[in-house]
Amino acid sequence: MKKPAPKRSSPSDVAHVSDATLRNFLGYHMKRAFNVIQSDLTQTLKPFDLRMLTYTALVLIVDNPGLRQSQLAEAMDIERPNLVVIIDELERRELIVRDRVPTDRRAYALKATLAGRQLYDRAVAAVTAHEERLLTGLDQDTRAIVIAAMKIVERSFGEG
Amino acid sequence: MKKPAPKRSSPSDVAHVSDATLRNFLGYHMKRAFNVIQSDLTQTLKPFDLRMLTYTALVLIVDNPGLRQSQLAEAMDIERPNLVVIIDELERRELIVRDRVPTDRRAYALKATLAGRQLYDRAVAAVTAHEERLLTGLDQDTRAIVIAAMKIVERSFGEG
DNA sequence: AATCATTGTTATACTTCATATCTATTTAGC
DNA sequence: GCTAAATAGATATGAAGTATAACAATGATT
Repeated sequence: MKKPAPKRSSPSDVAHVSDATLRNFLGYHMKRAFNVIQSDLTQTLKPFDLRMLTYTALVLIVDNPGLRQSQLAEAMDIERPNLVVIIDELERRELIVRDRVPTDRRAYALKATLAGRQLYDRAVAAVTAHEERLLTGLDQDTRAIVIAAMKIVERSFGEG
Repeated sequence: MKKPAPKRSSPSDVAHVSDATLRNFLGYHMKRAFNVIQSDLTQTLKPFDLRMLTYTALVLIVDNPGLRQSQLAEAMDIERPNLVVIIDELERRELIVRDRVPTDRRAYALKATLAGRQLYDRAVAAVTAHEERLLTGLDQDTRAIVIAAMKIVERSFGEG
């Protein structure tokens, strides 16, 4: 999150730092673009008292009732210990419940409450609007190409 | 950074967690793809004892000799206090020096040493190879479209 | 039954990132 | 010129994200 307003008087006295070398890398462009998205997303989720991780967890639980914590951690690509505090928070706010799994008393079946599903609805709508706002400069073809490219990079995991 | 090897016996018993809602968002695809890139980049930089931030700082200092710390912090989109430790590390390893600016005794002019420039050469080559490895599935047209899209998103900062 | 694996948890540590505050300078206002 | 405000860098501190080790309870394997 950057400062709300830069204190430069005019665009002309902006420091002319060359990042030409880094601009050769797609990863650099992705990081800078994602920083913008994440900043805006954080602001978008703030009214709902959600962070990116609690939002992601809530969405996945609503969409996959009965999910185990270990499955959710794997889906979110985080370690199990780190998920515990996220689930703790969602449970404390009564957005989800930890139901015991009868067939495996070690595990919890995660389910959203009515309040959780209602917050989900509002948050997903807000994030949809946030994306529409940030991506107005990209036509549908471009968005499709970018998404396809991201999937290819994502699946290139473990090769090489 | 994920586990080196999943302990699933076969792809068929992978948990079938639906992230269909999140897949509607380009930001979600970007985050997942960038996680893969960042993991691989971290491994790529490890032999040089560099992290993404120290690598970025080194590249910008080599490319912009005489840079001030505040300019570098702004270019890297981080706060000045956080840059201090990064510069400390690069200076301690004698990859850069903090020269005093004669016209402004508050500021430092950052410059790379010979060792810094040599490490830069090797690290940039390694990162170039890392990108080529991860992006083999993307043809040049696609890469250009993605980069242009990232620039548009990056510049959409502050609108709305 | 004994061993091993898994689920969730606690404790811990490291990295990133943000803020407030301090100093020493420099710049601006009077 | 002299005081006040702004700036450069540094220190201290805290929140958040991420990773590992180790544990208790339970389940699976042999």
